[in-house]
Amino acid sequence: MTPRDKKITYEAIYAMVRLIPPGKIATYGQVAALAGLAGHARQVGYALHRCGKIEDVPWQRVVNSRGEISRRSAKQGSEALQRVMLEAEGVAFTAGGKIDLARYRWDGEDARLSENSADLLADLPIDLDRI
DNA sequence: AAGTTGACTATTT
DNA sequence: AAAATAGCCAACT
Repeated sequence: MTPRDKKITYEAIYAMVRLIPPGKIATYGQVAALAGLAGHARQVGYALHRCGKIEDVPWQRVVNSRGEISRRSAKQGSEALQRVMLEAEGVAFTAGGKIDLARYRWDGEDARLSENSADLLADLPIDLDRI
């Protein structure tokens, strides 16, 4: 894999995350598979870990396979932020801080249809300044 | 250049 | 149901 492809791989991950509809969530493994990187769930986590400078990636819609917000090694602040942002989108959490995957999990149906139409996320339902 | 690390997951206690 | 185990693989030291 050339260094150039490496960048493309990351872009593929970000592109897939961008396709997750508001109010839905996806798991790391699911994003990896849809991006053509089956078995690279950890790489998705790593990609999101360093997505701080990228503004238009709705990273809060990616959770682990248990439907929970994954723990970070440092800076726990973003964990709380993630939950707030998801709740602002209408995603409900159980008392244990988990999400009902059966209900909110994204099926990925829009992924293949609109791979080239970024207009899907034109209107984010959340106003970040209000959080 | 080899060893460590981690925003993962499936399996087993 | 929750915690430990064992695979996993690219990025980072």
